Amino acid sequence: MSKNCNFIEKLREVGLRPTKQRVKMCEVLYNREKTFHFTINDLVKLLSEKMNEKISLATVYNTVHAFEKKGYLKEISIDSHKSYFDTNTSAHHHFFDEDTHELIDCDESDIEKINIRKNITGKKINSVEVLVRVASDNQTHK
Amino acid sequence: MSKNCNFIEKLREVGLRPTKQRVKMCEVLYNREKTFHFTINDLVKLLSEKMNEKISLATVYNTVHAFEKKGYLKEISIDSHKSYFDTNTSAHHHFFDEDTHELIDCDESDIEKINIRKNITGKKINSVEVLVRVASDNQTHK
DNA sequence: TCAATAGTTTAGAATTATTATAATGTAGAT
DNA sequence: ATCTACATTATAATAATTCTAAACTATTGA
Repeated sequence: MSKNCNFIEKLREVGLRPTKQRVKMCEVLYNREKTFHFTINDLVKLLSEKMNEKISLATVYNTVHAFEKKGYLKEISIDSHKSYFDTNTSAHHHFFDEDTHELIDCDESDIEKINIRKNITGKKINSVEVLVRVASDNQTHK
Repeated sequence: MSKNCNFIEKLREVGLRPTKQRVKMCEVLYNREKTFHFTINDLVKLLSEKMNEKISLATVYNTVHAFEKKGYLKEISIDSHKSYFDTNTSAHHHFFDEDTHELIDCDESDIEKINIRKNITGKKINSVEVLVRVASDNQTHK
């Protein structure tokens, strides 16, 4: 709240015009204690229900992708046919709660450094991501 | 070729009726040297073009999911809005070639055992999957 | 062997996530 | 204040997947 000029500056820094919609989205995404994991749908809901901002769906998609391209957001690969995004753009791993479909960040210290022994000729490694799927202890897994 | 009775038996073993379509799909998927990674689209194409089998799209979906539920196939999480499947159902990791969108299996020996130091109360770990994204060495990454 | 039935296949409609389009609006430079 | 390039918007289009309901078939057991 009142950090808006920060967002305006930050947007400008990476070459994104600080439009009303983008600033509002920044507020929703980054005025938080913890990193935030969401789907486009989650975000649209938050914007309209909590913030009373009806930003067009196309704009939300455009803006999320603009943010991703500029390193403001990171896309996370969970199964299914839905994209998850993460406001924590540093290299880190995740837990995925299969009961609640919730993503949880891993600190670097939670998982030892991963050593890749295989090499693919002519290719370089862009990223190494670990996904740990968890579920209720008492529940049978499919 | 001629392994069909094997497939019929195997299907029966896990409680799937060995229909003509399912047996054909088994042939395409499992009469191979190496494990096979595919999308539904790939599979439909293979069936119709190489095998001259026009199995309805809905059946391919149903059958792939039936196979997955019974442990004949494993779903792999890559980004995007497409599901990838793997005929190698054992716990293993993957390389994903971002240039060709190809999946490559990792042997167990390619990646050291991963130690998860974090615990989520009341939850048990179902799987730990590593995805290593690679791309052409000379190509700038997005 | 044959009918009953429970599970399967199918074409097509419906749904869901996402992207494209083209008209209108707005930020930033002059 | 005006221009221009970039943004936003509603809506249409596309793509992947699931649903539906009718027709079909493998299995069971009389």
